[in-house]
Amino acid sequence: MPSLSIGQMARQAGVGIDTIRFYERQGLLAEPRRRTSGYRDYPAESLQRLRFIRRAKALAFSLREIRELLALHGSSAAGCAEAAARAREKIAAVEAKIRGLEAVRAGLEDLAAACERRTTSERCPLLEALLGAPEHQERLETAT
Amino acid sequence: MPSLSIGQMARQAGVGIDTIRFYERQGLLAEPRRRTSGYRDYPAESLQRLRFIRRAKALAFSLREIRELLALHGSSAAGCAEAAARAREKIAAVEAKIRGLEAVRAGLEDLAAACERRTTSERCPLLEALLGAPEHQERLETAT
DNA sequence: CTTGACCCCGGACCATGGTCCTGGGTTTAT
DNA sequence: ATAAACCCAGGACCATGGTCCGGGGTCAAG
Repeated sequence: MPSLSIGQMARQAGVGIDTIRFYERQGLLAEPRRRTSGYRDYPAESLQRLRFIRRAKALAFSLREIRELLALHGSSAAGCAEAAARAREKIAAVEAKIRGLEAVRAGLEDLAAACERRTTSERCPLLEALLGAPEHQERLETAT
Repeated sequence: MPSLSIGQMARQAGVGIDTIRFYERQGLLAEPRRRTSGYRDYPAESLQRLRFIRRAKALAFSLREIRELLALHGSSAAGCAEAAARAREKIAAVEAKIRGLEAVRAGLEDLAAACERRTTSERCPLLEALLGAPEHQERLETAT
């Protein structure tokens, strides 16, 4: 089992050294054993764990959630069902976020279109809507 | 034109008093005139502006962007085209974010489904994928 | 005329996810 | 043996968007 310095960990996981120490402080990575010099000395396992963190982050898990996911990893048996449940929750949260953004997109689309359609004399529909002119209010209702 | 105290502004816009002062510090709301007591004294206009800020925030504009949008509001003529352009940019950004989240959703969906399908002896696919087992890697590729 | 609600300012603090800096000691390659 | 590259700890700092606190002054009702 080859051991790794913090710098090797960092390079192999594509993160900064400071990030690794940050994760350690946050309880995402266990404190590794030290060489006599005080240098951190990581087992290959830790690299897996670090990559786990990065991948989970790519899947929009927060560090807090990743910490929970990692805790699950110990209890393998029931762990999988638990992990799947977390994933399902996360899916629901992501879907809610998507729906919110779609409402935003529709609201903006509507306003941009109105702006592009307007006659020269008319006031700017986007700005009017934001300012609260009643005749443009309904464009925002859907997005809020 | 009735004037408003900061508390009335806050109540009528549904924000906290501190938030209004924060917006003032951030240059989103002009410094209002003061009563002899030093109390802020807002024209009704300011309430419109405050609501503008809130609505724009609901449309996923950052405070920085809202500041720019408000600056546009002075120059009405070219302002509308500018505002529409900003809205278009914002739409593109929002769409990109939606696409990213959809990839995330697909990745999680795939993993959760694999977890729910697994036989008792098999290891947890979600955890395996995050830990980097090669046979599960492809599930994550799409999401990253 | 007092009490409670309101307001002032300046600065501290929150969460999130890091990044950078300083002033040292260590390792490694030449 | 010496220079480059690496590592240490601790703390400051970044952006975002606020929120809270303390020690005051002010305003309105009873």
